[in-house]
Amino acid sequence: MKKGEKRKQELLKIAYKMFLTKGYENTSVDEIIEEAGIAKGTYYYYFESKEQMLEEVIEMMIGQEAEVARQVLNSGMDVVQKILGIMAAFRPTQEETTIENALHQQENALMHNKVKKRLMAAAIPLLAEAAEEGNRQGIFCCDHVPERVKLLLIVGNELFDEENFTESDVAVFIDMAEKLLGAKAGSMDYIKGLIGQTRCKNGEKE
Amino acid sequence: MKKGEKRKQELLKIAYKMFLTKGYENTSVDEIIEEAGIAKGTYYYYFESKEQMLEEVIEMMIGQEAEVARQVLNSGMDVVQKILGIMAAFRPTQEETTIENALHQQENALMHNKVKKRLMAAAIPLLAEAAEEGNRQGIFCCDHVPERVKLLLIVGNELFDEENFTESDVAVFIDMAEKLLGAKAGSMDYIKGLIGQTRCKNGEKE
DNA sequence: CTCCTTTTTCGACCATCGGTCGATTTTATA
DNA sequence: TATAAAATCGACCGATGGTCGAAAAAGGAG
Repeated sequence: MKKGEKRKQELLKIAYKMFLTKGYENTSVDEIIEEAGIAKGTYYYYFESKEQMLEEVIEMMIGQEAEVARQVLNSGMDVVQKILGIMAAFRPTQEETTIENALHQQENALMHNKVKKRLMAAAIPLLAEAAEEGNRQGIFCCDHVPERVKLLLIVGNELFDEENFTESDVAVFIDMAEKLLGAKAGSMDYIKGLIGQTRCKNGEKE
Repeated sequence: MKKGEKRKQELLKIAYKMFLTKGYENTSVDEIIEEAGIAKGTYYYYFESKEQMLEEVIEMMIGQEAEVARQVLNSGMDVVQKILGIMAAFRPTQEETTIENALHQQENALMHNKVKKRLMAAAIPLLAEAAEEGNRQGIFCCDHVPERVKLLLIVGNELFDEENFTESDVAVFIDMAEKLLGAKAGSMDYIKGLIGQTRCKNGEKE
């Protein structure tokens, strides 16, 4: 038989997929164990509770993304590319932006919040380090780098994961990022590209 | 007997208190009807579902706060006082910052999100109007006022409703607010007072 | 191989929760 | 007073997360 850890990883992967496609709240333990072909007792042999399992799933997700981001940081790219790369690494994948998942976002608030929190903790230090590098190169000019990065991440998360943002929002966000980091006006327009990947309700027409 | 609307208001008030003290998810319909001394059928005579009731509770909360805020806006105060007054009106009251509530914040994500969303919709136009006034008086100098106010509210909400913020966070936030609105550096330090009301984990000495 | 311990698996069972529904009582109305 | 409408009741339901004691596998030790 599977030797414990293997089975746990298998269960995590199954739950990961189901949580992403159907949402955490809408995925029952019964469904998970049915998909895995195990009994309930087995499930609770590996996990204390459904919520604790969610935490492990998130840890797994973010851990992988953080690894990619760290490689970017330690690469030879220039600062702008590093920042873009790190942000891309933590970007929700296409799977995660399924219609299903987007629609049930509201009732999926618990998972959404936990992911956000964990993602912030992982992304801030990496982006801060990249920003420090930018500081040294004169691209940015500011103190309290981690705090500033934190603010940017908060706004980015909150503003762009819904579909309720306009082009004006994006423009103001970039303006804010530049001023917050002490960058030259217009020098961070490249952020537009990152956001543009998601569907964006145009402020003017529609 | 009570004539319908009265009873509904009574139920809303009871639920309001329980949601604040115990959290939405941790308050069962059974507990509400026990507190109110009615049967389950009566409850569902007035509300389609527990979640729909939550929406009405929130509407009630925000509605009252918005009324106060609007009075401030239409008063003769100067701009700074108006801004402070409006923000104070939408501030969580002491009841809402109970230990109980703060601790269960995570598992209370659904209610928390809905409140945030509704609060934003109510507060943005009022604060934007005040900011426009500041623009006219030369205190601020910026375009896209509603968008900028929106960003500030997002950050303020996300940053200060947890207890994980430091003095540096506050300083950077104020710096950002000034730059975002085009205010003179240091001219918005008065915001510190508002935030100081909440307990704040000091960045340096724990 | 045998005996014993440990790990893993099983599934019946449970309490709680949000919600339904037909019956019944109360209130308003003509 | 008869009748319709509004309001109340509580037994009941299906789904859900979680428990528990027993049984099967796996792993040595002699």
